[in-house]
Amino acid sequence: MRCEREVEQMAEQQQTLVEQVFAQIYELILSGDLQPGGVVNEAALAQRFSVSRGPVREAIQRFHGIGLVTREPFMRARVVSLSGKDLVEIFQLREAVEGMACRLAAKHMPDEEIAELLDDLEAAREGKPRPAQSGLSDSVVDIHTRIARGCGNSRIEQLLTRALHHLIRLYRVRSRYAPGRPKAALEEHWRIGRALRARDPELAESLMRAHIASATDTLLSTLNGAAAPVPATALA
Amino acid sequence: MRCEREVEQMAEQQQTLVEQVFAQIYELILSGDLQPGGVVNEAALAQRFSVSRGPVREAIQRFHGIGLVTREPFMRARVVSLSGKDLVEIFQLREAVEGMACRLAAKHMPDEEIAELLDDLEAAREGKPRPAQSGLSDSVVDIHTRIARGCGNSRIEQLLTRALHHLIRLYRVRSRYAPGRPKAALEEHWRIGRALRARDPELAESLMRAHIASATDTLLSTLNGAAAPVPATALA
DNA sequence: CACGGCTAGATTGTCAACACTTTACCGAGC
DNA sequence: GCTCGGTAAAGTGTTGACAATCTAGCCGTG
Repeated sequence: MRCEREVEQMAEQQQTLVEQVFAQIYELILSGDLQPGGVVNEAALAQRFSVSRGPVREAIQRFHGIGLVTREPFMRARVVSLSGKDLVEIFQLREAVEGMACRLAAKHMPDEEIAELLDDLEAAREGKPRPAQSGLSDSVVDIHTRIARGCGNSRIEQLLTRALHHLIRLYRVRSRYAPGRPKAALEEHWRIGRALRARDPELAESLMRAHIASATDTLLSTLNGAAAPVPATALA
Repeated sequence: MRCEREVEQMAEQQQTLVEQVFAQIYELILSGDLQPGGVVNEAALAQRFSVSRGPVREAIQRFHGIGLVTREPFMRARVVSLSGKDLVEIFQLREAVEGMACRLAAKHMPDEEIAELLDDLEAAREGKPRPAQSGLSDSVVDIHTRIARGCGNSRIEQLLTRALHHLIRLYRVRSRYAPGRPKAALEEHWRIGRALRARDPELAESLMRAHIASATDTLLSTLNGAAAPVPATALA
């Protein structure tokens, strides 16, 4: 009987159920279907995915390890709920780690990747004043992601693109809410790119740190503006 | 039938089996009973702990989330094996994060904790030239741990005292192998402590970063000396 | 009407059996 | 003697059932 399902889902199969369930639960969390602070019901998820509770439980334990859900004996597991303080803490950590990533990238990132990066920045700067509602545009996110990937340190890359990225994606606190911020961010990215091209690790690091510190300031004022932690419903 | 066991183990009970198994496996890993790169056999562990495979599997998934074991479909799970490159990567990450922790500690750590720290450093400096074989002495480890705890950023604290600490404990690459290194480390710690007392975030951060960078150098030369990755059997 | 105990339902924790995959061993054929 | 295929054993993946625990609603008592 499992064979049949395996056949019909062959496309996305070949990995274990735990993997799939893990990925699907992750989607649910990101989409806001499972809200931060909300309970994670094993049986419900198992039924939803047409699997038994075993794989679901294992996937939840993995989320526990990653730090995306909390869990106490016999209490329901809950998606982590980030307070304003948590967000600030995460941004402080990012400042340190992305700064280091940028330093390393200035040393190790291949020339062509840096050139590509600068090209895209150039395009974003003039060619496409993208629609306001797109928030942190793809290419802008790309800068940070690409630097993380290009730093040559897989641990740092993992931390930035996985652990922290996961958490931040929970709350799409978009700096764009602050008027004028996107333009400033673009300018800061541009400077960072030039520091990379100049192969100046010190400068690249300090620029990135300043960039994130200023994003933190924006975040803080946004939080103070709407005292409550940014609701996940704003995701949609 | 489970009741009986629960009663007889009441002392350490009250938590779930997954919890216990997780802790016990962690002990096995640290003690070297489960060597880095070694396979993690579910059935064997289950039998060893007198539980079924369910809790063992869930615990392993949590270790996967933490990053202490790797796992591929139908292949055996393995304890992560750190190469020299991995260690360097971890130290680079530490440099960034502990630097930031130190900066924050200079701002937020309570006066009395800093005073205590300096007292202990003083004691370690003169009073107790501790036996060479003790390696990174407790109080020395304490400096880093205490700063991590005192930085007021729980994410950073968790990362340093949990995730990275776990990994580093796998391989007790002791800087003391390099002659003269402990003394230098003590001096560096001392300077860091003074920077904390002076409430100078910039200085504290840069001193900590230099401290770890120099530990990285030591690590590198140690690795080059014994080309092979430090065997876990050295733990004992 | 407020309060505390009790019962029923929902949810989590654990287990043992079964299905599937990999691995290692062994004999046949070249 | 060596390689290739097949088969048995070991190990992992998944499931459904049962036990333990928590939760919420109900009822009687003060």
